[in-house]
Amino acid sequence: MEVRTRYAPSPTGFMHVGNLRTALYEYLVAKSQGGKFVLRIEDTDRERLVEGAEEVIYKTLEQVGLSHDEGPDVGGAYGPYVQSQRKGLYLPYAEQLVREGKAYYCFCTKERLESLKSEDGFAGYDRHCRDLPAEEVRSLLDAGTPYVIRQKIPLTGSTTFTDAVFGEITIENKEIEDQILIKADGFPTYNFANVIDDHLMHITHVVRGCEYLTSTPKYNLLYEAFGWEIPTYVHLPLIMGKNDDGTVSKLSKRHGSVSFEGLAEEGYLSEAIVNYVALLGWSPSDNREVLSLEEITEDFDIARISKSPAVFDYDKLTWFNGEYIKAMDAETFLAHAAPYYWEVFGEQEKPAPVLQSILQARISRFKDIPGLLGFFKELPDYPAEYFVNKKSKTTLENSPQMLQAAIGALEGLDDWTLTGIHQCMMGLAEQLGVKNGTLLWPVRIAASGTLVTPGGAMEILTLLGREEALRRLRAGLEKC
RNA sequence: GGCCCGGUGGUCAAACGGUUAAGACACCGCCCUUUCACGGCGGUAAUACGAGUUCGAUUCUCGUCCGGGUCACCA
Repeated sequence: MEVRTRYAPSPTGFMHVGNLRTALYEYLVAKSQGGKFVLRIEDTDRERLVEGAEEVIYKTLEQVGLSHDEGPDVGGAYGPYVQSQRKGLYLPYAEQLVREGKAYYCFCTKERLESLKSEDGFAGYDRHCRDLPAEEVRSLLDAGTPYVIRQKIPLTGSTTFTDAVFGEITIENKEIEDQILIKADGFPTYNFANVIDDHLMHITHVVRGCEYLTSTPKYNLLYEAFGWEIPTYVHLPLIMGKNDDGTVSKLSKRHGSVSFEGLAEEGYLSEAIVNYVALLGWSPSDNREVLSLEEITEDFDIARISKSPAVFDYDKLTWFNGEYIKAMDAETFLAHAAPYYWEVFGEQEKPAPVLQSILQARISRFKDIPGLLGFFKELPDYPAEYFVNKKSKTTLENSPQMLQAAIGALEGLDDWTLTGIHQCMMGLAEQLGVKNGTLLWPVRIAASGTLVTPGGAMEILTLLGREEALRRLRAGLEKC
């Protein structure tokens, strides 16, 4: 039988990395077995509708490469794929259950429900309407009393199911509430719509976060009530965030950027995000870590999904990002970097190729570029001590000599290119009988006014251009 | 609090009864080098605890502890 999974997000306007990870694993479970991945929008909560949120979902899925085979935008044999457009579909199923005595009308007001809560806020519904006499139900209905439809959960016994990653799980039925199937507004609840839609859409594998683990019996009781086949459950370990006090909890806003959009804004590439997130809760069969979506798909196996929660580590994500940047070809790198170059060098200035050579191996996020290049725009005010460097054997005494010599040599240089400057400087060092560092350290300091720079003295001189470079060297000479 | 799940270095993780308990990130050191970075080499660091089962437990069972999740007319 063909494997079919579904990603069923609510249109909230952004994609939390937890949701992204779920979507990714849904995709992987399906695609690793040659199955279909479907997208279904769950918008039954009409009070929380967000404008344009659906588009965000399409855009994000496309950006990360999780293309769906069926969905609101691409169609499919089991549409519509938006729950609000399926509204009329659910009530008859609930009514069928009522007729069969597996569900019932409940007329309790929210106020009454509220009054049922114990001090600790944990007590649930008391099944007040479960056994209302048929005549009373009818007259209340006829009177137009607002109602919800609740599922009758067995009062005794237990429900057991097998999860593909967590194994066998048993829950006592008395722990389960008579859950609401249809809300007072006529819309189905998430749980109910989920079951109906998953069945109607022939979903074979339900992949979701393990916060649903304990509510799974409710789902199964529904499948059983309808006599439908229960799908394979694949519950995923949670993604956690580290709190300031060292504890961890479910990843949320207070842990930093936790939406795909937020991470992208922070300068993370979608390939890096996908790669990293895939490894949160799953590991490949070998030691590889930098993997494309295709490679992950090929190696993916439900059996290798982990049970324990994983802490989201921005450092490791950053490392992945750096790996992807280093692997870029010149053209792609330039396309990403250009906007940041312009921030420093002004609009439309054509970035010199040297820039790539000094930046690509050095940055892990493109947004770091302006910070690294800041000294090009304006020479910082730096202390004379910068000229002193033990390893390069530079002092306040020899630095002026080196600068003087460099200025002299550079003034007579016609070919102001990296190779030209390189030849000039290396020749000069040899001529002076000093190690390269002794000559180049003061030059780099004077040219940049910065202790740590991307690229060496010669790259910086090249980028600065003859006039500005010489101006800075002379200024440096006066400093020491 | 009830119920459910989990527990290998700081983090992600491999090892699914027998290994000197991998690897990666982070951190530290060395090398390379005109600084930093990249790259190369090396290092610090882990099976929560206690019982069992077994010739042998990271691995199986139980208890304790710790962590997390869940208990909505939200999804």
